[in-house]
Amino acid sequence: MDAETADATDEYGIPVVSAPTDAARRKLREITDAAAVEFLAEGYSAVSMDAITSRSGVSKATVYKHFGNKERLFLAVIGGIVRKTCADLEPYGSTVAGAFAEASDPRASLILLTRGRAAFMLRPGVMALRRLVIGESGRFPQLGRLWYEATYGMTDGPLVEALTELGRLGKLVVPDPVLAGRQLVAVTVGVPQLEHTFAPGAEVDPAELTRVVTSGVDLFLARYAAS
Amino acid sequence: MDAETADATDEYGIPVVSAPTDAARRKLREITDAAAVEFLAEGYSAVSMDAITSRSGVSKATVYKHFGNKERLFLAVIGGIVRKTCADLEPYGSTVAGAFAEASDPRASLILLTRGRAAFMLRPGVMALRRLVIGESGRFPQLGRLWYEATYGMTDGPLVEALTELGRLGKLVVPDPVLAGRQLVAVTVGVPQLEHTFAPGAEVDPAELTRVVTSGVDLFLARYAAS
DNA sequence: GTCTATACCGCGATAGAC
DNA sequence: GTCTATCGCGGTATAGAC
Repeated sequence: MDAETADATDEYGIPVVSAPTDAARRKLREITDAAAVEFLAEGYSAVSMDAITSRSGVSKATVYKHFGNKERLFLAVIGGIVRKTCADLEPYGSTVAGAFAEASDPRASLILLTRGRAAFMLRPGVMALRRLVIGESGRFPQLGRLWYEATYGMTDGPLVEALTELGRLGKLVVPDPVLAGRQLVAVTVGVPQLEHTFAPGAEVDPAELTRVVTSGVDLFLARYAAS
Repeated sequence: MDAETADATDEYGIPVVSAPTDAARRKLREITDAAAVEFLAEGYSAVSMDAITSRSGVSKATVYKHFGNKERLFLAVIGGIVRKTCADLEPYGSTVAGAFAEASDPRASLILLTRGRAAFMLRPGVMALRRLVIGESGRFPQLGRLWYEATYGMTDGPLVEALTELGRLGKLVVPDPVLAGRQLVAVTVGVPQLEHTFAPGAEVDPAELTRVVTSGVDLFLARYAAS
């Protein structure tokens, strides 16, 4: 059913023999891919190991050899996706935040930063992951902590540093940079996110998103911009 | 096992015979109470009908007589709680919002309004309900719509009217009252809510809540207060 | 390492006595 | 209306061949 038969050849007739490790890794990848689809769509409890095995084409015994039980499989797969998602979000944290501290136009930089962050967070896959983490945060508190740390906890990191730096440069007056960072995220990303949290599959209108984010940044600057 | 035996008497020796309807209603109430506890703690799929019957003390057949199947039971119970919760939230929408439009001190009124709303939304039971609705919004989209309409959709209602009215009175300058309402909620209620969404059981510090809400209202007024 | 086959249990839902 | 007892299925997890 896959290309791993003993007599497989390439276009020159040369036998194609993957290293055993490669085959195992491919199977493993197919398991995690199938599990991700199922868990993201149905949640933890509603997904059966049968559903994952039949989607992945791998036998149930193999899945258990690799992951031990359902909880470990769930944590490995979803935890991995959370880490990956957070890594993809990173550019909208440190990089841009660090850059805008030196930019001549803080307003434009803030809009660029939060607009990109919002568009990323509103992507259907990211929203589905977020819903899953929230729904399972009772059973898997680790995931809730990890998600919060890597997404909003960022406001305790580079963004706060950037706001503090802008304060030193005299462009902003920010008495509490941590709180200000949270407010900035809430009033830009948070506004459209709130609606989409309860409406799976809703479309994101780019123009409307720009409008909301711009208004949020202006709201932020009306309070914190230096006179 | 309950007080519904045929020879039950009160303190005068007079037989206590509840109307059949009352007994049925009590059983029904015990079913919904047990189901609520289980569903709120475990989610939809992880809860078995056996768990609900054993917690309620009512037999499984009776549960099925009343509710037909598990999905209907879930929707009836959780939908009822959502409606009840939204009704309890109502005072922080229309009543206070209507009052603060005429108040001499909009800032104090806004703080009172959003502070009460935040404290309500952060109550553990409300947060647990919110997590459940989010987690099951794929399977039960009705609940997601109902929750959003009754909580944040409120910003399209009395709050927006109040903001508009304050605009007419010359106390605020609000070009887009709907967006402004969402921003007000996001920058007050939304800030602490975001943290607690991913940390079930976390405590709410009243002083910190007041500080965050007050700062949020000031942020809001810095942009929208009439010069 | 991976498969087929299966053990064992708990699930949602129902039948029929009372 | 409510119970006890049970059906049939699908759940997680494992044993043993290859």
